[in-house]
Amino acid sequence: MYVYMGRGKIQLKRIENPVHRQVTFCKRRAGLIKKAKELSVLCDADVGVLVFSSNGKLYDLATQGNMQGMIDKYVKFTGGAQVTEVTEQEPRDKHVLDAKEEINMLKNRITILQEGLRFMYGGGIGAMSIYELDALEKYLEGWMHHVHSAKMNLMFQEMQQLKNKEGTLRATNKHLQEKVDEEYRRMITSIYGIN
Amino acid sequence: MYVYMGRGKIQLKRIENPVHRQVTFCKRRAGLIKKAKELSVLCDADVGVLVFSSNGKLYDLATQGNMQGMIDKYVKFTGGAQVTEVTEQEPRDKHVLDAKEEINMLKNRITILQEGLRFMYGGGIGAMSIYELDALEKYLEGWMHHVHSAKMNLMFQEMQQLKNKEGTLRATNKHLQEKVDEEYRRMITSIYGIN
DNA sequence: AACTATTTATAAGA
DNA sequence: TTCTTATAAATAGTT
Repeated sequence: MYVYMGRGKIQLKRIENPVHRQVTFCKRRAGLIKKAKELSVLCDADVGVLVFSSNGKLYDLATQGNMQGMIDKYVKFTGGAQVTEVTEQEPRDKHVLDAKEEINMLKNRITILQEGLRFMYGGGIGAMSIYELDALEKYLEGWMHHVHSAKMNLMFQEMQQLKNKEGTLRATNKHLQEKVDEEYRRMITSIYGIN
Repeated sequence: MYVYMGRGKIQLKRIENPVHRQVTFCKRRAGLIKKAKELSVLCDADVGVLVFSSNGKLYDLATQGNMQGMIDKYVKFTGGAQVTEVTEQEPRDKHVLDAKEEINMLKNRITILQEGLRFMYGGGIGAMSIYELDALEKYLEGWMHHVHSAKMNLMFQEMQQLKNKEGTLRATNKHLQEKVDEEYRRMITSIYGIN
C-alpha cells in the first residue's frame, strides 16, 4: 500500500542519503546564487559567494565579475588581519568600519566613478591608475569648466562691448569738446575780435 | 476610502528609494546568510559569503570559521589565476554590458560617489535621499562655486565700473552736445540775427 | 527534469 | 530597526 509522504519541514542537519543530499545541494546552491544576485542588484551591493561541495567541487559567484577583486577588497577591509569572524550560527557576521576604512572605501569608490567617467567621455576602458581624491577634484573641475565657460564667454563679450562703447563715447566726447572749444574761440573772436 | 495595497512582486532592478533599499538589504542579507548556513549544514558543504553594502559595510559568513582559510582554499582551486567569473552551471553571465547597462551602472556609481561626498562634507552618514545625476551635478556646481565666486565677483565689479563710466561719459556727452547746440544758435544769431 | 503541497522568504505597512 | 501579514518564492518529496 502506498502512503503519501508529506512535504513537511526538514531537520536542519546533514542529509544522510547521498542522492537526496546531492539533489538538495544542486537546488539550494542555485537558490543561494540567485538570492545573492538579487541582493546585489536590488540593493546595489557587491556580493561574493564561495561554495565548496563535499565532493570537492567549487562553485562561486562574484557580482562585480571577479572573485579575486572581491577577495582583495576583503583583505583590504580586514586590514590583512584575520578579523573574519565567523558566524557559524551566531550573529557575528557584521563589521562596522572605522573612519579610516571609510575613507579608503570612498577612495575606491571615487576611483570607480573616475573610471566610469573616463569611459563615458574618454571613449574606452583601459587600465586606469589614478587613485586619489585630488585627481577626482581636478577631473571634476575640468568637467564643471564646460558648464561655466559659456557664461564666462558671454561676460567677456559684454565687457569688451562696454569697453568699445567707452572708446566711441570718448572719441565723440573729444570731437564735441573740440567743437565747443572752436565755437568758443569763434564767439570770443566775434565779440571781442571785431575791435 | 482606503485601498489595501497588495504586496506584489518587485522588479529585479536597483531599488531607488533609499529607505526601501536599506530595509530590503537588511532582510535579504539576513536571508542570504541563513540560506548559506542551511546549505552548508544540509549538504555538508563549505560556504563563504561576502557582502559589501553600498554604505561601505562588510558582512560576511564563513561556515568553517574563517574566511581567510576559505580564500586560501579558493586561491588553491583556481591555481592563483583569476579566471573566476560567475557560476558554474549557468553558462556565463555576460560581463560585456551593453550601453544601456553601462549607463545604469554609471548612475549607480555616481550615486555612490554622492553619498561619499555627503559623508565627507556633510559630517555624517544618514539616510541620504538624492539619487540622481542632476542632483550630483547641482551638488558639484555648488562645490565648484566657491572656486569661481571670487573671480565672478571681480568681473561683476569691473562691469559695474564700466557701466558707471559709460553713464558719466554719456552725461558729459549730453552736456557738451547742449553746449554745442547753444553756441551754434548763438552763432546763427550773431551772424544773421543782427539784421 | 517536472510537478505541487508546503514551508519560507519577503514587500508593504505601521 | 522590528513586527505583522498578505503574497511571492523556494523547495522537499514525489513522478
